[in-house]
Amino acid sequence: MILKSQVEWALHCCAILAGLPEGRYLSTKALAEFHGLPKEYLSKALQSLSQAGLVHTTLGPSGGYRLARAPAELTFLDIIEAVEGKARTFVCTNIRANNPCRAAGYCDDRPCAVARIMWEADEAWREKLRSVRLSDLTETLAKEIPADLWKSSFEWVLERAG
Amino acid sequence: MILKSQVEWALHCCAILAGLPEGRYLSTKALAEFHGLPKEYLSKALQSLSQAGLVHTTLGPSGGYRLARAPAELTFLDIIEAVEGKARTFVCTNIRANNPCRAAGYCDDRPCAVARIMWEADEAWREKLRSVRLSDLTETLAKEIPADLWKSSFEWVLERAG
DNA sequence: AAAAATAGGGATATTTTTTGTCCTTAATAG
DNA sequence: CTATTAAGGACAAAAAATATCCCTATTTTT
Repeated sequence: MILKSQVEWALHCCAILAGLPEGRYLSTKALAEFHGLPKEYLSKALQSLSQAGLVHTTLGPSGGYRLARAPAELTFLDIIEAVEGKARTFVCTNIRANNPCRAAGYCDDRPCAVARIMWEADEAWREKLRSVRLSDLTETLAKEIPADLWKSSFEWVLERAG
Repeated sequence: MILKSQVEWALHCCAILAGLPEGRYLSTKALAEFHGLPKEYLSKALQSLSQAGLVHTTLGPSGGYRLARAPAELTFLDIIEAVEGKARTFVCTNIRANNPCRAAGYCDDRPCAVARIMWEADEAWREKLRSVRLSDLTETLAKEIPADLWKSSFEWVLERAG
């Protein structure tokens, strides 16, 4: 069970978009080039962000993406669920219903106990991801990335932002 | 990102094995029949439990599986990791290294900040699963399952346990 | 007005993972 | 000796992930 690589891509792209000045847009092409990713497929991930309302887009030259909200109002979970979907990571197929000792037509009044535990763990994962904001990530990156790399990356992006 | 169905199967099978009297074994065939699962494929899940040392096996007629430890000493995480593997659910491909502004030969001194957050969430999931013992599940089941179904299921298993 | 660049999205292809089956081998109980 | 079992290898089918290609409508630039 491994998350799609698009999740990683979307998080990194959002981190870049978080640094974009008000009103500017960055294209799929620039984001793909910056991260060394296949442009067409990255585009699908960005479309997911767009459909989830996390980013705004414009068309035409100088078009692209910008965040729809402030980085402090965007959580990791928002981004991950946009790309990966909101479905729980454990699917209960209710195999208890196959118990040969069950009376025909027997009906369970609660979800399977196994599933309930698995879903609690899933929720613990989501709760952690909900607690981290995109702004937390950018603050960490600002501290950790060497100042000259940070600056040149910022300039690289600005040169391409419409 | 969805867990293998074998995870669900393994958890239910362990719940059954937890009710087995000391020294008795239950075969793949019985476990598959009880849960309505494909015997050959379920066998792979049980082999994973065996390789992880969670169950003991014996060969021959009246052979099969029994728990290697008391249900209170077996966690959900033990079972899930035996089947699903211990690898983290987020794989970092270190796309930050593709940043065109990086000096050649530049070397990161810490794991990517995105990955660290994702791994924290993964750990929150595991910590929750580590906190639930197989005995917790069987206690819940004992409360929730109607007494007659509980009893007949137990008898069904005992008739087939070697 | 024309040209170029963009996002959106449909169709399709490739690769990997999951799910499942089949068969052989070695061990064990009766 | 026979029947039954777990272990495990080989293989096949189905599903999901990872792309690639192409067309359309829109927007900016020329």
